[in-house]
Amino acid sequence: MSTTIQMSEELGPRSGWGKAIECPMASMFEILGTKTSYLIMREAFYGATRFEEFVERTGISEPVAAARLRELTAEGLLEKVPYREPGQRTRSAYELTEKGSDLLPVLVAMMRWGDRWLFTNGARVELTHADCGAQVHTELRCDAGHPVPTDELELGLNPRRLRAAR
Amino acid sequence: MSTTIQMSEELGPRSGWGKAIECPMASMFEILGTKTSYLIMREAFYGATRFEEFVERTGISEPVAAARLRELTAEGLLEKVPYREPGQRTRSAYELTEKGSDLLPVLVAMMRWGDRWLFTNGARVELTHADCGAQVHTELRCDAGHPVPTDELELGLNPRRLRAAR
DNA sequence: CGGCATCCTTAGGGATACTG
DNA sequence: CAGTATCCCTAAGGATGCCG
Repeated sequence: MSTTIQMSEELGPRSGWGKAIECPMASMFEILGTKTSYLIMREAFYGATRFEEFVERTGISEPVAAARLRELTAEGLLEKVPYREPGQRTRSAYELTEKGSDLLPVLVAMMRWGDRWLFTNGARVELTHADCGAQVHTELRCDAGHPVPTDELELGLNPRRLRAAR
Repeated sequence: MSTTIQMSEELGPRSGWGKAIECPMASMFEILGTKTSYLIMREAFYGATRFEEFVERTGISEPVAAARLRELTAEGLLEKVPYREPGQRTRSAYELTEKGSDLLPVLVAMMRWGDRWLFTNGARVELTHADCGAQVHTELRCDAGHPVPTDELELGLNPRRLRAAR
């Protein structure tokens, strides 16, 4: 079984790709490059919204939590929403935006990998499909709906894609 | 549309989950916690095997590349395979193991996210299904084969799962 | 409760020079 | 070519204390 991806012509080793083309993954690290930012996002998915929830549940220190929340908010992954419980003063909640929510496949893929390779028998968190109770995983599929095994995955470059009309 | 995951009873905010249970994601960061380790893995998927390929294509310095390759090899994501071209001396290649290959969904999910949210129009790397030419993405599915939208995803805890007979 | 300021320690990573 | 050794700088993160 082939483990590496098929590479199309224009993206060979000598195309200088590492420097010329920006990698979406590398760019993503400018936003989500630290462990703590992932932990914060994880808790956001688990339902944390209040500052202290993030701090307690991730175990990271307040200053760092504050910094991450500020950055993630600035990047548009979280949104600061003021709310007020009856009789209480106004508080702040951090809620996932669409951009933030869209990270779910990344986190799920990470969890599944950790589950599979790092916890062969111990305690684990389960992700299940509420409707049928089966385990949830991530799967590679093409936009035509086919499952895509590794050896049918091809890497190519699309330097000047036309912008969709709007 | 709900952005957070349904949480089952035993995993409420006050269950002390952050400390008591090890998160597969957090554990994964002990292995893949730095940007450079992802860059190395990315290049491994792109087909890099030689030390210098990794260095050139990721742009990271030799000492750091060496350290990452050593760590990733120790963790079993890469494998050091000696090879010899006819008439040449023996050299070392770093090849993806199954454990390493299995990270593909994580990387693809990251790329797609970066593509979608960080490069709305610029140059991009394409991942296509070789058989039909359509774009490839990651999808949440349950083991029964249903696509799983966010609001049907449920988080639960399985503290003492029986080990599969073997 | 929801943070920010300050200080300090450690980890990550680059540059350069050298070796089998 | 495939690294290693050394040195140094910066970024990440914890502890503590303060503030609206």
